[in-house]
Amino acid sequence: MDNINEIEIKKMAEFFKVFGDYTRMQILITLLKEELCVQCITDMTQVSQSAISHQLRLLKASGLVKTRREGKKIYYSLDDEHIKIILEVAKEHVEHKNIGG
Amino acid sequence: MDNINEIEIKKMAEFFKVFGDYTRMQILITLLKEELCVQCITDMTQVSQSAISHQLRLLKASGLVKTRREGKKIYYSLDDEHIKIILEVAKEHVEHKNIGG
DNA sequence: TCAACATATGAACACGTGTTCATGTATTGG
DNA sequence: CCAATACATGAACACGTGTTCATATGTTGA
Repeated sequence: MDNINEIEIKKMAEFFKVFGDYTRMQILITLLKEELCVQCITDMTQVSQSAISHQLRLLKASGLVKTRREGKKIYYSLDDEHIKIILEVAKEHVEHKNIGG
Repeated sequence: MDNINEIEIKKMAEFFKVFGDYTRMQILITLLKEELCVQCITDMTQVSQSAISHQLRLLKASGLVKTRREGKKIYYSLDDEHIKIILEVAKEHVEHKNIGG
C-alpha cells in the first residue's frame, strides 16, 4: 500500500461508493447466492423495478455484475471475485463493532 | 452470508459509505503507515483543515480511527483490524479491473 | 403485426454530502 | 491572564445521488 498513487486512491473510493448504498448492498448479497432476474431482485426489495434497473446499470458499469439473457428475462450475477471477500470482512466488522454507539 | 438481516445489511452499507470518498480514503491509507496529527494529515491533502477535521470526526464516529492527545496536537490512528484487509482487496480490484471502460 | 411481458431510460425532485468560511474550544508558554 | 497554536464546530452552499413517474425498448407467442 506504499506505492499507491492518486488515481488508484480515487478508483478505490469509487469502488467503495458502489457498496455504500442499502439497495445495492441488498442486491450484491443476494447475488452472492445465485443469479437472479430483475423481477426477482425487485421483489426482494422495497423499491420500484425502475430503481432496481438503475442500480443494476450502475453495478454493471462498475464491473461488479454481468448479465445473461434468457428469453424475456435478463439474469444478473456477480462478475468479480473480490466482492465475496470484501462483504465477508465487512460483515465481520459490523458484527463485532457497535458503530457510533 | 446466508443468515444476514436487514439491520446488518444497512450497517454494512454505512460502513462502505465511509470508504467511498477520496479525502477519507487518502486519510485511511496514510494512517495505515503511521499515526499522524491533524495538521500533518491536512498538509497531505488539497482541502482545508476544517474539512479534514470534519472527516476525521466522521471516521472516529464510525469507529475506524482513534485519537491520542500530545500537548496541543491530537494524533489520529487506525482503530480497526479490518481496514487493512479491505483496502488491500480493493487495491487489487482497481489494479486488475478497468471500471467503466 | 399485435398484445403482453420484462427490462431500460430520461426527467424531475427530494435529500444527503463535502467543502469553505467564520468562529469556538482547548492547550501551552510567558 | 494573554497570545499563539492546534483542532473542532456550525451555518451555508454547491453538488451529487437515489427514487419515482412516465415512457421507451426489446422479446415472445399468436
